[in-house]
Amino acid sequence: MSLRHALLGLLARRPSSGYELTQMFDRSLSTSWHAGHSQIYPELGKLEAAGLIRLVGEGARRSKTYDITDAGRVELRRWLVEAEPDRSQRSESGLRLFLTPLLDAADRKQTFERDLAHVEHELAALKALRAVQADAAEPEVFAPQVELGIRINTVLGEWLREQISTAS
Amino acid sequence: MSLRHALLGLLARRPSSGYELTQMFDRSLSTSWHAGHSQIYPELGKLEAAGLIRLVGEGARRSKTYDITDAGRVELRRWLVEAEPDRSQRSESGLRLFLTPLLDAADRKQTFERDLAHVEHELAALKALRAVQADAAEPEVFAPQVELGIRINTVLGEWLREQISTAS
DNA sequence: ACCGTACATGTCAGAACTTACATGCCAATC
DNA sequence: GATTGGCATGTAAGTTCTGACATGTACGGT
Repeated sequence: MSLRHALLGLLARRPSSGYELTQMFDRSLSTSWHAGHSQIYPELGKLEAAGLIRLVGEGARRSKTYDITDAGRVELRRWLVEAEPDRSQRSESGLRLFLTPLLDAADRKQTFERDLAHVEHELAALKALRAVQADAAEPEVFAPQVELGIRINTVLGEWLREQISTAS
Repeated sequence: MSLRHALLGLLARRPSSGYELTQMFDRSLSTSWHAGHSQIYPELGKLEAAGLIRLVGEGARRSKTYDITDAGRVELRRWLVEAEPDRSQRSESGLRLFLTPLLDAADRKQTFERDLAHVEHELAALKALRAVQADAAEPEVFAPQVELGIRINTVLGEWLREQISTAS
């Protein structure tokens, strides 16, 4: 049921169309949850039918903008505060990292370098985002989350560099 | 196809039964990939039919022990080194962290404290594992992975503590 | 001898998710 | 005025995953 709550959460930030939500999943949420448009559009229909969101406008190119309802806000809060979190994860990258000791030194080094390139790319994007937020007039409530992303990618990068130099 | 490769990877470490594999998913792999026994047993059947693993013995209580084959090892290496990683993640905890700014201060503090308790529990388990590994006669190839887990949980714990004290 | 628990494997219906197909709108460029 | 590309929504078939049901085995305690 996480997709449902991810959509409610995004709509609680600001009213959006399915297309915009799809982009948010790709951009901001890709390190936490993933969903394609073919999953999002039907789910929006179900959420509307359940009264948790409502259609607030139709724009150009048949776009439909939804907003969260009061019932939706109640459900979102209930889920965030009262529901027992499911701590299980699905991360192919994590699985790969777990299995790298099975590779020989050359292959291991190669995959670590590939991962390091990706981590550095992420880190640069997050730092750019932090810089934009620092210049913004309004304080950005999601700044701590960006900071956490920077810290986690930093330790990951350090670890990868250690592995690369150790794997002689 | 990650389940397939997760199973190949675990069997490359040592021959195991489906039951043992299910436990490894719960214990060592829960922060990377999750799978229940109802998914594992059918997948083992498919892997055997594909010649990537083979039945090497039947033990007490009708248990069946599988081992990876040479073809399986080739496929595992191909996937780890040559296949383009899917960097997308599914982490309900990450999603919750991303959405906490939507809560009021009291609710936010409560959920951060719940998360902190979990992180400290994880950290204690990983440190205990590191201590056991340090005492072991043979060097443990998975020690760096344990170290990475400790570091990530450490920064997560620090971040959570900051959020709790800041959220006045 | 009986009971509870951990061991051990399996199936199945339904939900979630992916990939591909399908359609149409609007703006810019050629 | 034709084409291209990004905007925008939708459906459908097939795969993966979950949760419940189902069955039987060995061991330790009482």
